[in-house]
Amino acid sequence: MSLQDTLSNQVKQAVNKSFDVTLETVEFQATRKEFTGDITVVVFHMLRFVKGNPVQIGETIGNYLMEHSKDVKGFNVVKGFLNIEISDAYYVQGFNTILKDDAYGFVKPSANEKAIMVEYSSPNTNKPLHLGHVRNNLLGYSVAEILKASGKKVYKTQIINDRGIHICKSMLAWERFGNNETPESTGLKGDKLVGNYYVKFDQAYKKEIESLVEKGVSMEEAKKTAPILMEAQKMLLKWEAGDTDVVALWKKMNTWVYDGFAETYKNMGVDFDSLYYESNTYLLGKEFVAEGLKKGVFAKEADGSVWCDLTEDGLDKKIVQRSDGTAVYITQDIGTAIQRIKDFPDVGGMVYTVGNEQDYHFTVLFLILKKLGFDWADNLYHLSYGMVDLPSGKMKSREGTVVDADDLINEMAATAEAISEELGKLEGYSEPEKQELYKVIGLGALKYHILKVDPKKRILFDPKESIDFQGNTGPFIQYTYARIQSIIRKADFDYTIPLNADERTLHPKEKELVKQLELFPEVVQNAASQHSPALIANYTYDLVKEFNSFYQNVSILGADDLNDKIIRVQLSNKVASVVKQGFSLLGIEVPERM
RNA sequence: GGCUCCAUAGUUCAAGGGAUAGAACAAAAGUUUCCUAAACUUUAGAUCCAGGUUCGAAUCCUGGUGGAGUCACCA
Repeated sequence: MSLQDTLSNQVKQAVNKSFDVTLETVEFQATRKEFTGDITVVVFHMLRFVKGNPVQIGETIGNYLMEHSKDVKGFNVVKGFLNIEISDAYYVQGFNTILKDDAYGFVKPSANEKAIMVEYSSPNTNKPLHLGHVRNNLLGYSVAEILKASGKKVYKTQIINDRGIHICKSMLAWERFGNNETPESTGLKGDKLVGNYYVKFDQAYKKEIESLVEKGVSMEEAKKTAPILMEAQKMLLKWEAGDTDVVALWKKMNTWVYDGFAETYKNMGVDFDSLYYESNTYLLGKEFVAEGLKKGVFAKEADGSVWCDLTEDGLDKKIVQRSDGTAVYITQDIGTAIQRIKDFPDVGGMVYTVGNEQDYHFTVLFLILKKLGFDWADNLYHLSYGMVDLPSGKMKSREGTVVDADDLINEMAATAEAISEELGKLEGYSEPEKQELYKVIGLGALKYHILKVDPKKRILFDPKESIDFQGNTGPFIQYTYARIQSIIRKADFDYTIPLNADERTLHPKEKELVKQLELFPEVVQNAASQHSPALIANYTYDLVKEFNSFYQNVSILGADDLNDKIIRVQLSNKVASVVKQGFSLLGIEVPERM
């Protein structure tokens, strides 16, 4: 039982005995630094139930706690705040418990609880991953890890949009301008190669529109009737009809793209437990459109199109199948969701990591699934995040203003290298070791920078200036971790001996550290319930700041007393291990030296 | 125009309805015989506006202002 729970019960008892009132909850907060005390009970909060002067109520409770709780050493009341001082023995004992727990803060999944499926990335197969995908991937991966740490079984997945006109555009351009280029013949990553043809298609398309307009065709008409576009549409029809050549080319080019993506994912450090392809699930979606029609969830219009009327729920009517019988975007999403539950019967809920421009789409999707009668439809969550904009404005792939994911990762490593060289760090390391470290540091900077921000908020990303290595950044935290490892390497005494709680009073800085460490499990749970890696990031930073202050103010290895040395090394070590665990939830590695 | 999201120091981010709104970067000043100075310490600086609810509001409600997104038989 945590201190807070214990105190909570005792405060309730105090109120019950003294005022004959039964409290349901007691409100706690950390005591502000300018007051003495370790934990604070907000008396204001109980004024609704307990009549009287808040200060007197506080005094009464305080006195009761002094008598009845061995952990309470003292108290003071300021306005409606009851500040409680906790005994040193409690801290030492509490810390000894934390120390023994190797997976501190992490909860083992319970067998009977339903699993959660987390979807993220979900790229189109016609162009490489860019900065927007980076935020998506980092968020999705991190939320999956956080959910795992909070005790859930988690499956990571993605839906690959491998079907549609956009792929045909790249295919057509490759056939026409490709000269049989392959990733092997050009040395290009497969996704880059295919992306180049997407651009080439667009250039040719624009040229054709121009010449049509010159001939007097209206712009609108020209956009629709440009020969190259019509040919791409013809190709899509052939694909849907299963034309052998088209399907073979489609498979070949998709394979290139997947190879390229795999490399980028590996570099980013994200992975998936299962993959879904749109080309496999859209048909199932259509089956359930038929099912919904039977149930009366959907209705067919005269032209054959199928709609879901959501006006009673305050939304619009939504089309779920075209008049020609083909699937739309949402049809496929319905199918994919159902397919996933079929494949993984232990899944009881899903998290969709998709940008906030699709907020409306997901409210509609979730509502439709609920109307179709699936019990798991109540446990769907759209992990919606803001766009990543550049100082120059929005990223547009056709205008060449995208920040490529691979380039970005490489640049980060290069920046890390430049800064490390300048500071003269890492002397005596082999070149491969250095390169590996630069990558870890560069990625740490990038990931932390993106994840520390509330997902809902839009990020303005300046590739040149956005990445710092000082202050509230990944490298700063990595650096602290590395420094602690250095302390441990130099400790030439047995620091694993647990100290006797009654024999030691704590230095204020030590106490602060223990307090900060004790918060970690709660932070993990909050981050999981709010789907927010930012909570973990900011907590880790606070912990590291607390440590740095401690490091600067007390001597660790140079302390006179052996007991002091032992507990201080233990504290440092635990800080490092919590940092490591916290960062593992963000997908960031921590180096032993830097 | 309807709906959704956002608005906090010069800048980038914090703040479960609670005390004097916290950090970092940038600016100014200081700290290395000692465990990694990518550090630490100090100074200066902010809740878009107007109402309301509350003992108490950056936070909740209403109305503005500014920005973004969305309102396709696109995905």
